[in-house]
Amino acid sequence: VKSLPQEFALPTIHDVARRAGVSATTVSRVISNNGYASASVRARVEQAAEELGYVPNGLARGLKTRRSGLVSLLIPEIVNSFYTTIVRGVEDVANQHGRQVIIGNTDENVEKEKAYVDVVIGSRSEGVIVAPAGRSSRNLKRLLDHQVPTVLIDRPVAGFPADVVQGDNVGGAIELTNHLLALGHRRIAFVNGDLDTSTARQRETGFRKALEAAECEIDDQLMSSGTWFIDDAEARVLHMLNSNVSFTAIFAANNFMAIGALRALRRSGRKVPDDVAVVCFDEIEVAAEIDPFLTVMAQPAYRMGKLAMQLLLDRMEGKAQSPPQDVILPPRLLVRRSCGALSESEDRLMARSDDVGKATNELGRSM
Amino acid sequence: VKSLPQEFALPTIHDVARRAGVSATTVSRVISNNGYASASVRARVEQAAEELGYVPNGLARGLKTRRSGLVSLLIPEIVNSFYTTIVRGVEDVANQHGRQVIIGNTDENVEKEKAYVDVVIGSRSEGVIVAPAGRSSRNLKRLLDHQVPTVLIDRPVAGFPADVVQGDNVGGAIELTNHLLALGHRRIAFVNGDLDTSTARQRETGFRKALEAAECEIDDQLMSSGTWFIDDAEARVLHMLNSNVSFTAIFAANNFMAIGALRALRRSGRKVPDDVAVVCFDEIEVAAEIDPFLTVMAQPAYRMGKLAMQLLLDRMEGKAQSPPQDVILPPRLLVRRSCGALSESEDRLMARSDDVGKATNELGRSM
DNA sequence: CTGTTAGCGCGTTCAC
DNA sequence: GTGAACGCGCTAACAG
Repeated sequence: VKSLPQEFALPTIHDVARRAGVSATTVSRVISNNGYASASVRARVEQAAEELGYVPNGLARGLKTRRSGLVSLLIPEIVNSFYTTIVRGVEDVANQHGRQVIIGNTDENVEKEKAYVDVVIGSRSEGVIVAPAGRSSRNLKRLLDHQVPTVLIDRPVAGFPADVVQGDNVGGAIELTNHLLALGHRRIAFVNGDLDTSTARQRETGFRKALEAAECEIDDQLMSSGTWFIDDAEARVLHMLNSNVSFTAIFAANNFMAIGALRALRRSGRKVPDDVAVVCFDEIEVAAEIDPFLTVMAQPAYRMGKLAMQLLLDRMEGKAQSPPQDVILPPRLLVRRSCGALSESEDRLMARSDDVGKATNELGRSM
Repeated sequence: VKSLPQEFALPTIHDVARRAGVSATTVSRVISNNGYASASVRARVEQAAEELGYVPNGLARGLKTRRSGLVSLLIPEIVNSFYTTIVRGVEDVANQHGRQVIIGNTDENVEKEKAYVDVVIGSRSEGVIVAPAGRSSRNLKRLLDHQVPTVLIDRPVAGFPADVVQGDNVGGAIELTNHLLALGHRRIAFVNGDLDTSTARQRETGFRKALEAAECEIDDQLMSSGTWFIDDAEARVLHMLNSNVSFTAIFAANNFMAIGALRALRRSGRKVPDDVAVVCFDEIEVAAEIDPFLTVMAQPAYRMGKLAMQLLLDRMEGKAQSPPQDVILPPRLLVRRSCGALSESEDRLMARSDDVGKATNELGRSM
């Protein structure tokens, strides 16, 4: 040891080569397991690499091979378990295929999304799965321009040529609305998210269709939309409660909207479901575990993530030259207490049924 | 246009240079906003870049500058809101400082963690925040060897020289246990996670201390540990229920253990808190919103994430040459129904108190 | 203020 | 089987 190097440098392929008494080329062949190398040389190189704690420089490697080994996933809300469950599905498949996942939380913000799109391109991610925020077609177009294989998840964008994995939002909303109608509700408030997102529009479409089919009047005062944030939904429901519109049920366009609605109802002293029934799209697994209260239209989030990654891999590897696929997965109605259909005691039984089990086990450790 | 290029290539700095009629160096200076450039040249370059849809190649840039602009975050369980809330804190601070975050979900698996450590090193991440899985000191040592600035979060590792941001697990466990003792419980089952993680050991220490101080006998049959997974906790609690050990309360070492415990109690027909009281470490925000049921020792996860990232930035920028800091944040007891201290009606009041509000607002959109 | 030169660490020719 | 030379795209020196 000469002296403590002030400028610390990570070992490179040359350091390994010197130590093993071979050329850098040979080290490269051994490390990336590509090309010939005698057993003895191979062993010497591997030992030298081990001793030096050598880890290939992904930047240099990617620069040369044009394959970064990275895949990006852009989601709008990382604290929402619907998206984190998707993350797990994506990650499981990606890792099985030797890819690492960069997760970008766009926060429902088109500007943040734009920044992440630059990261995707700049990092030379080999592909990207996006649940688009707002009207982000401009951001998506950039991905297209840069030939980044793209799969849309949860939120399709009209006219954008990419594989899509989404839930049946129209059908699910119809079924959920029909459920409320069957329970006798005629004045149902619809608490929607951002109308710039396709899911918001689709779920509202389903809601309206169901009401029309039932010849139930649609009161525009009962329709509200805004952002997908809890606080916003809470404020809107509070506003409705304080005005003189009456309603006996709330259809929340997603799980977070439902939480906002419940908060507002609680703050104004209303009881659920006695005073107001509440249902929503998307499951909240942990909450259902603690108390199966909320009646939801649960989507197979884990499966959606897996499917999206599989489609992406096909595109990345050029297998699929076919036109974009649109995979639509059916949601499942989980009837619990908040809609007023079940009493607490009935619910106890419900909790033990495999409905709940399946919904959560989907997350399971097994593939 | 000559012909459709079969080999599509992204525009490089040279393409921009040619189009703007300047040298590549000048383009570099304009793009990275570093060095002189006349206004007219600057404008020409910016326009050319815009027209070409040029995005700098992060790989090449990082290779040259040795600064990838990336920071990694390794967490053990991405569906647990405790960790996703940490993610938000880390991300908010990192983005403010122009860094992007790579999230790795280690799944409580030392092997997966090892793979991600290689990604951290290989991607030349400028720093890393880790909530270590199991006894992962070997993995951490690799980070040390490679001079990657590291901050430990939630789970310190004895003897590892790095900044730590953690909760006061011993103190929190004592307080939570005392709460149960004050309610008259003497036979409390302790459902722990993986004893290889520091939090498990610290929380058990607090639990034992509190019992000793109260001169309450510790029955080893009431102590259980295993993995941090819901299913495992469920199985262990079921096992206890089916054996002939009696207990009137369960202290779950984290929120997931509590969910497992609740599942087991429900499956065996026990009522909470009437038959068995349940408390745990860590909040489940969304569940508390829907129904403030679970009595928890809530940790300031968002603040923990922010703090960890701030400490990491200090290290990365070489500001802090001081010895490693150990930041310990106090948790807060949120008394709700599952411990039996409150009736449902009292709880309604509770729900409106700012305890809950603060715990969730911490997540708020405001910085 | 701008251009020329060199090299970051790796994989890929092409020789031997 | 193995090594020497070259270049991926970018920026840090150094000139001018």
